[in-house]
Amino acid sequence: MNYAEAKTKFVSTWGSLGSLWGINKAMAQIQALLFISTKPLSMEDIMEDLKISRGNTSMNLRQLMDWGIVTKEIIPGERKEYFTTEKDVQELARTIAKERSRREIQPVIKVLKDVSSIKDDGTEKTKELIKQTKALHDLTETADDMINKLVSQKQNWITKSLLKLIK
Amino acid sequence: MNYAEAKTKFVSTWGSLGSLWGINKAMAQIQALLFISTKPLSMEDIMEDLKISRGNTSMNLRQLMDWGIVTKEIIPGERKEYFTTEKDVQELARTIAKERSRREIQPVIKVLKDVSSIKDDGTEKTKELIKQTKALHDLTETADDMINKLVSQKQNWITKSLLKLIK
DNA sequence: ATAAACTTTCAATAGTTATTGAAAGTTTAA
DNA sequence: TTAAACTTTCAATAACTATTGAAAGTTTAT
Repeated sequence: MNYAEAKTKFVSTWGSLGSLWGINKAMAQIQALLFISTKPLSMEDIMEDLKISRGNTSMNLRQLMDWGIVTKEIIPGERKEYFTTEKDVQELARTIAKERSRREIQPVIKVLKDVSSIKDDGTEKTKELIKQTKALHDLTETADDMINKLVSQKQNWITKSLLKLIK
Repeated sequence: MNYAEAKTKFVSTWGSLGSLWGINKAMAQIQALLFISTKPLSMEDIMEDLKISRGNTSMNLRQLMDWGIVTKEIIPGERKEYFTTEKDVQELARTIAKERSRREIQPVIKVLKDVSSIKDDGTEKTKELIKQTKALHDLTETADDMINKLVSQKQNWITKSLLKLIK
């Protein structure tokens, strides 16, 4: 496998993986491309490399900026805008975890809390609804907490030692 | 909020959340319905409650069984098949985590490993590709490991004490 | 103030994924 | 063995999501 093959494989795999971390294909591919690029890329560069339209590129870059994963780079003397992504995987993971928590997990936790707080009318089905949604609420909250705590560690040593501890 | 409202809210929220854990809406809704039901439900019951077709119900129940989340229940004297889901949230989380790891994360780890193992030809861009995909490989592997280890704990105490430890 | 260089927007359309429903298949009871 | 009760399959289609491309908008240099 040479450079070009490896690059294509990485970009397309990361792209189709997008769904796993909740973003679309083009968005994930743009991020992947920037992630392995040695220098900031322009919209033109991205369009050409991924063979996607200008509009698509523009919209997805915007979304990546909303997520806080990609930033505009102004290169002196250049008219075009250039883009870079966060290069540190730890920081990247932290940003993604925080955003997903905020956008998706928190709202669900709220619904679970509301549903599990309905008045117990004494019927079996109500008791079951309360019991099960409460269990789900606790689990979701704990998992969300753990992910955020782990991912927020500036250093990696604690994560590694925890991993050993629970092996 | 009364029982019926709470139930609907839970089922539809859990349904739209499906994407978060990688399954489709109908599948997630069926699972949610079974999760709060006090007794096994027939295909008929599910179709009526969720207002979805027979075919859809059949296919999604099958998928839930493939995931190992839902099981057929045979009720003596009854001709119909009945279904139940795993009621213990810990066990549910364990099953889902294992399946997602196997179906989605493992293949990505493999690609990252392959890509980061290409021959270093000394160019800057090759060095960057290797460096970045290696970092991503390590992160993904560590995260996958941690999730599996945490979620495999039969008891919950260790998870809770870990959470305290890293707060 | 003008126009070239560039970016954004958004209606149209392509592409993908989910859902239906009816025919085919299976199981059970008599 | 027959037929009723039930489940599965799958081609057709509906619903949803992503992408295009050209017009509108913005910025910069002169």
